[in-house]
Amino acid sequence: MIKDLFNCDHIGRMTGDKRREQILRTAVNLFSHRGFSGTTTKEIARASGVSEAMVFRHFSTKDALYGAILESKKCQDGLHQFPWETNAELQKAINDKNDRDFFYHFGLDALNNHQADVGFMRLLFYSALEEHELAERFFGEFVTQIYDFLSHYIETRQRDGAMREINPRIVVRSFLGMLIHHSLNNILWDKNRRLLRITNEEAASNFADILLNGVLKQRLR
Amino acid sequence: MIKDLFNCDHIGRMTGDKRREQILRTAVNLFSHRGFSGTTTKEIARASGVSEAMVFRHFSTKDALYGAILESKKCQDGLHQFPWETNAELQKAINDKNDRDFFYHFGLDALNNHQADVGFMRLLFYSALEEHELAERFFGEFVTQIYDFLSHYIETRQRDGAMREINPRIVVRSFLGMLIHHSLNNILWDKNRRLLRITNEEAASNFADILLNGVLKQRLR
DNA sequence: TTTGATAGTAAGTGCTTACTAACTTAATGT
DNA sequence: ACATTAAGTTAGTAAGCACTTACTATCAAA
Repeated sequence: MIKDLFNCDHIGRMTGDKRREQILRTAVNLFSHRGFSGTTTKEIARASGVSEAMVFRHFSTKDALYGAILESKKCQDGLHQFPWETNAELQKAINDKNDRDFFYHFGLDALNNHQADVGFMRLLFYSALEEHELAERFFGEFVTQIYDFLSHYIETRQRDGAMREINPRIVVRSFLGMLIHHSLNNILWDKNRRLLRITNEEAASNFADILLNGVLKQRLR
Repeated sequence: MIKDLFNCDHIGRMTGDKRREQILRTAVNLFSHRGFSGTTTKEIARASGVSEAMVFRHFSTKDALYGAILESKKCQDGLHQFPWETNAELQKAINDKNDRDFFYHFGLDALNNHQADVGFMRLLFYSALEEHELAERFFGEFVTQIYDFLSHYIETRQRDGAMREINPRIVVRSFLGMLIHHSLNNILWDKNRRLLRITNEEAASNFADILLNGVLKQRLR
């Protein structure tokens, strides 16, 4: 069949599902760079190589297309796959109660994920500003569980006598702050790494170290 | 004069300058909530209590209005007033080489400023996503100097033998990460403080403490 | 080879957008 | 009192927007 030779994306006709997927990918890319209201359906159509009418055959409204992005993301690379469910090194660190490894691997996992899906990160940020439900759902479902998990780990280590008494959620906020702010710098503000150019491994290692040990040579008091 | 009795904002006629300022304020508010392309000139006019034509009498284009916001911000509450130039407690901490006070007052100053101008913060994030020059200029002029200043302080304290050897810029990124991410949470993702509800004083104090001492009871190695 | 379904398009629809021209109203100095 | 200036409006314009209608091209099974 001729179709088998030309089933790459840019050839004339596609199956419905393939085209739908392609429009979705194109839309993520455009929305993530120009925002929802900054992107026109005409642009999405053009970039997808079809007429505007085809976009509306697959997605009833522009809003529906925006919503479909979330759903597809949920299925494919899993917003709901938490690092402690998949990352073997992190699991080992938990069992060993190795705090350094725990925060290092948690951090590295997060930084790598941010880097791997810059488009989605931007989209999430846009939708947070626009107060779209996409952001609210993500933070309500995903971030809450991250906080709970990390807080629980810290509480455990406090009961073990390994960590000092301090509101675990403030510790979580500090560490996530380092990670997310670092990614945000790389994605948004300092794309060419003028302020700081380090690998994710270096970053995760240093952040874990600072969180656990601080920067002073000798403790205060 | 009657004008003196009614020089409040919502009365019929204004001087050119006053009206200009008012439109500017209104625009900041709208742009910061809906973004540039999400805000219409009609909305800005309506919210300012004038006709659309008046908006275009004061600002030749919508883009020019957006640009004028930056300029006005620069003058009034000074993007270029750095905390170490104005904050007496911070200056004292620098002279005393009191690290705790230094990071505490720097952090508190930042958090208070973020809280005081949520609209501008949102605008800055929007323009970063939209890759508008507003963001580029802010980060190029302001953030760079923040990094330089904090890095220099840390280097000094390392030479004093008070802080351990670690890339000062990573320390800066860590601390600014805590601060900015905390503000971002309060402004964007967790407005009703479900994840964490603390005062700016508590936050600054804990962040400074974690940065300097870490969370472990005893140092590793 | 026909047929029914589906991928695709061209050319609109009515409405909204940024922006303008031509005019009116109010304050002010002489 | 009156001319001048500046603040304000009304009623547009052309282009762009999300979305639709009415049509054609392609494919695969009967």
